[in-house]
Amino acid sequence: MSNTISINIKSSCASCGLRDLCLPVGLNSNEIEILGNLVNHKRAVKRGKYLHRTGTSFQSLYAVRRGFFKTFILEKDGRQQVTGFHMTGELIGLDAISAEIYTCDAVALEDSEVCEVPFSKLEEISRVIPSLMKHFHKIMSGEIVKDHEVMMLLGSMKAEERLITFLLNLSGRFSKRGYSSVDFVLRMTREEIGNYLGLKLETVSRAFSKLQEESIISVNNKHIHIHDMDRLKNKVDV
Amino acid sequence: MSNTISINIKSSCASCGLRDLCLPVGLNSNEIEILGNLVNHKRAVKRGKYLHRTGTSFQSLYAVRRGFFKTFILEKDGRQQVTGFHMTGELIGLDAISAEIYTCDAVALEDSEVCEVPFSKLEEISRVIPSLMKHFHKIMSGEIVKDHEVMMLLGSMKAEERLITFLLNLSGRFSKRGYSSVDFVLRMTREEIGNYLGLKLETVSRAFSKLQEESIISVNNKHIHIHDMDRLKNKVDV
DNA sequence: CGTACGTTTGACTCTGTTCAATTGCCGTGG
DNA sequence: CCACGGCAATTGAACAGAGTCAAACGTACG
Repeated sequence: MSNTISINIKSSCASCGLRDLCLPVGLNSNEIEILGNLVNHKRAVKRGKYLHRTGTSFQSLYAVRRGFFKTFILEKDGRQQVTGFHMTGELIGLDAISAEIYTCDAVALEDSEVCEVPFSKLEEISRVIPSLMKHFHKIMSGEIVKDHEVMMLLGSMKAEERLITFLLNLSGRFSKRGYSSVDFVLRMTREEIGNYLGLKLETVSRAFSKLQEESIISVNNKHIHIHDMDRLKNKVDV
Repeated sequence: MSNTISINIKSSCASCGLRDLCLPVGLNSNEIEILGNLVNHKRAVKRGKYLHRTGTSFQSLYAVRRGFFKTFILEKDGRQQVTGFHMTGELIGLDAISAEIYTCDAVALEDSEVCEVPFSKLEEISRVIPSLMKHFHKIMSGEIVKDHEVMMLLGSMKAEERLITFLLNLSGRFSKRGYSSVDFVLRMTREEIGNYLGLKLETVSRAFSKLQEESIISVNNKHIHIHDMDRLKNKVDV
């Protein structure tokens, strides 16, 4: 048994590589054990499939274990707005707590896997694990802060600034997960980027081309390479 | 703070008219009593004064008891983005939980009064009052949903639609508080509206004038009267 | 009661959209 | 393996909506 690779059945969180990004942040090993017992159901979501849809009854949050998601809301007239892109360790479904119904659609942009977190149980155990409650509140609050940043982006930035801000945001999140901050593959289309940024896909494409012209980045379809991070940042004075 | 006036009344929440809008929603009288003992510090904020500023250390949430606030964030280059307008019964400061620092400035747009809610104490008692915890989570989640709606507005609506959506939103909130839904006074300037909606003040003014042309509303400076709610709603197909 | 600020309106400019044509890429099936 | 079809991305040209600049007016606040 000693040199056997153990397959995590019991406490999935304890052995998960995303421990430092996800819900267990700040918990001791005993507490992680308790949380792990609650989060014991995984679910695979193929590229293009829905994790959940608007209007369905809310039971669980989902933590992205592997893959990439987008969430979006719909107007009556069919217009849609991408509200976020979600990568490993991030929680999906926080919007649904309020009315106990999902308020957006969540779609996998590549073959993905999520951990299901039954929300009422999470609330229960967070009563006895204060640090879990605290961390959960911070996650929700962080979501609000993130949304305010998007409001700033949509409300007062020009096309190029929006795209750069978006790239820098992705870059930072990849880096935090151990991937390159200057070399990555976009999982979403130009249209999805544009929708998120309040721009048309052609405008996104033109902005990419311009940054490439200036040799700040190279764009090969979905593959992005950032050559000059400083100049990129200077353009949005970060 | 020097311009703070604190008053101590036993269980302020129990006797507060905002009981059904604010934190105490869904609590029994005993629980309201406990909450009221925690929320015993009121603070007056004169028009134009700051309730809190970006970067200062977070201790408390604030519930608006009387008056009207705006919150906004600042870019390095001085650009600002209004992130919300807040009326009676609404909580200010949810953004600050995440980094334990306020991420925005909050300014009173008229002489106002807030109830201070020490956050760590709120977390403590919410451990023993599950319905308080549940309601607090719903408030935070509702904030996220609201922000997503603003993202939709900023990302895919035209100037007139944005303004109408804004008016309908205010109208509904006034109505919920027992005020007229068709006749109200704006507390903010055209510039503040524009900033919130991602428009210039001139564009806001023109959109108001156009709606008045069409006899859908009348605008007398800050005083708005909605003559034809149906036509107003039809323009954004709600 | 006067002044400073907020608002309205007009004329012009510019950024991003729309429409359209073309190219590039990738998976499927012959 | 290559050819095909369909989707995604790029690029150009014309257009429209909102921004900018400027002037005049109204009001409410001290």
